[in-house]
Amino acid sequence: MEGQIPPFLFTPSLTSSSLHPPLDPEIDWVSLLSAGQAGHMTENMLMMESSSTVSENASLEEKGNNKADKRRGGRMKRATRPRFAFQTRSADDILDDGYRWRKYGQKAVKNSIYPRSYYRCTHHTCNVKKQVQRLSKDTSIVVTTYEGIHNHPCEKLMETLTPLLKQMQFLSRF
DNA sequence: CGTCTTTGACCAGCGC
DNA sequence: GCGCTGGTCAAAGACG
Repeated sequence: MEGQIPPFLFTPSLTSSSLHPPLDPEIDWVSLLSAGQAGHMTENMLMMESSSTVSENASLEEKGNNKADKRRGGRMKRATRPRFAFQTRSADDILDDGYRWRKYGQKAVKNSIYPRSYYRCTHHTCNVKKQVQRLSKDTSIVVTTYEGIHNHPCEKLMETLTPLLKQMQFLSRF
């Protein structure tokens, strides 16, 4: 499934001031996005698991009518959706990736003093989830795991880009 | 009033 | 089969 790169990886709005607190501006997204080239980033980004059947899963999710056996807590088989996990050094658990997320759960996990938080993308048609957990080993590191791929544009990205695009269109008339 | 978070309960997978 | 654990639901409350 090469070439399936989640849109969030290309979110310029990550540079917004809300990304990280002023005291701890250590999320190095530039390095993050070019992981593999940046030497010091060896551990900051890791591919957890990826699926070979993204579209298949997407269509399954869209049908979403298997609710009969999908009662609460029903863990649908092992996720075959693409998952991307990476670590960020931040005092803030929530990093602003430009999408809107709704928290739907929090669990204490084994071998960690910090709870894991579960978020879902608030876009109606989008079923992307993410888990956020702080490392108990190194409390300054937050592990974020994305599951699925957004099927809609990033709101903040569009907000940022729209005026720019308009300006470019205007300028290109000359 | 709409949106989001909190939180306890529920449920399924997995190891023993 | 049983207990542990992780993932999700949904009611209630908080907040703007």
